[in-house]
Amino acid sequence: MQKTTPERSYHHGDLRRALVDTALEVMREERNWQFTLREIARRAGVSHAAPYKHFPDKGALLTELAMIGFDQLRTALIQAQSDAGGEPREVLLPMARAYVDFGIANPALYSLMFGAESRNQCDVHLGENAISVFDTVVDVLGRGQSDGVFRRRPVRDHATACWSLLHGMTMLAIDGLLLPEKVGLEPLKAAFGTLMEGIASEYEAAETPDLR
Amino acid sequence: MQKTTPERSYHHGDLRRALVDTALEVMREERNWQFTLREIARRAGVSHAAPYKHFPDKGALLTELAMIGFDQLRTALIQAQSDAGGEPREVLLPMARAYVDFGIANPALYSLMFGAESRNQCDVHLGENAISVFDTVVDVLGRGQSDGVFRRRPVRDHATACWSLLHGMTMLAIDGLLLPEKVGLEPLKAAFGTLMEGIASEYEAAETPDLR
DNA sequence: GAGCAAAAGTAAGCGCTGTCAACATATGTT
DNA sequence: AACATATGTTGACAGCGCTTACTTTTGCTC
Repeated sequence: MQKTTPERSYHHGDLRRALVDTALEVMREERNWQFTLREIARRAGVSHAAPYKHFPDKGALLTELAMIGFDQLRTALIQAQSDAGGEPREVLLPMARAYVDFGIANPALYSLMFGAESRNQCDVHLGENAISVFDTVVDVLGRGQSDGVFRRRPVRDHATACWSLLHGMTMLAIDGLLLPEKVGLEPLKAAFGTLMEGIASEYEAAETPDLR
Repeated sequence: MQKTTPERSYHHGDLRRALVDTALEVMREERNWQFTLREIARRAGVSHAAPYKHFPDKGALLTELAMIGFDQLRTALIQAQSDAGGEPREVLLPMARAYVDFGIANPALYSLMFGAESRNQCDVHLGENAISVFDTVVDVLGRGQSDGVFRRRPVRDHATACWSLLHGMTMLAIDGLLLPEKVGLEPLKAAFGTLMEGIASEYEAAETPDLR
């Protein structure tokens, strides 16, 4: 979609939203790009100082981007959960896939959301959003234990294992360290299979459904 | 140790090593610090252009730091393996702990070693070092399968799960997202326990030895 | 419609960064 | 001693984050 117009009045009209949208677009499309506020302003067609009328500093814009990222991740997880039905054992892999796929599709945004380096210049409350992902996993695992389909081990132990593995896999994928010749073509399915053998009660080694 | 001397001749004598040592020190001791070459030069007591006589650019110094980090991580893993004896089942948790402890003790260095953002400005061969960690895990798991103490599943599936979980846990710890009230005081032991139930054959739920 | 305040732009500046070029100083070799 | 090389320094450039002062537009009140 072509957004550039030959002329723009002195007042942009909706610069705040334009800065956010432009930033999301650049973060998604330009890999290996070092985020700079001046570049965002340039692409939005305003001077380098204009953003400071809408955001106190660079960190405030980054915080907004991260919050949007958490919203999108939450939506993806809920959608995966809803698509897979209510059975905890059937829901974990689709949710795991939604999580990793989100990170792979939005590498810069994902790193912004979970990385302390970027969170140093953001609102500290982002940590709460990051940790709410953990709570989502605890939820599903807890229901699985109630149903008797997951092993009776402290649910947070299972959840810690789940989140660590998913976060690690996402970061490794983003950083280009999951080479097919080393980890195969379906590393998430493979690794998650190993983990599920440690989580599920009397777990069958049968192929789990691939909802890709 | 006080390194500052009141006077230094025009020729430093060993500036390359001083820059590397200074950078490692700053990365380890100053959390939340944004790495700048000028700051390293200042602390080494030379002008901002002096490093360019020893490193073509900033990325070259970062590459050297990452290589040192991989050497240190490799040493820590070998040490843990050697301390725990040769039995694969007894060696995984100590190695896992050595891995995560290394990351927690060297957060900036660890992020440099494994993060693509920093590796963009480094030598691309760093990826080989990163992936050699995976090979280490494959080794131990392979021996465990030969011994019959690990489940007969493609060893790289187990290794992918192991590395992902360890990398994820290290990154989450570095980024301050492993809150004790959420994951307990021993998240590695807990999460690794869950994973080991999916890896080990007829895994006992008994406490694994804590070599801390 | 006039007058005013506020919002939201711009231009310019400051201090920091990475990197380069030219020059200065020390070292090693013949 | 002369020369080449290594290794420092100084100064400059372009870009960054952020601030200040100014300009333009908008919204509100009378």
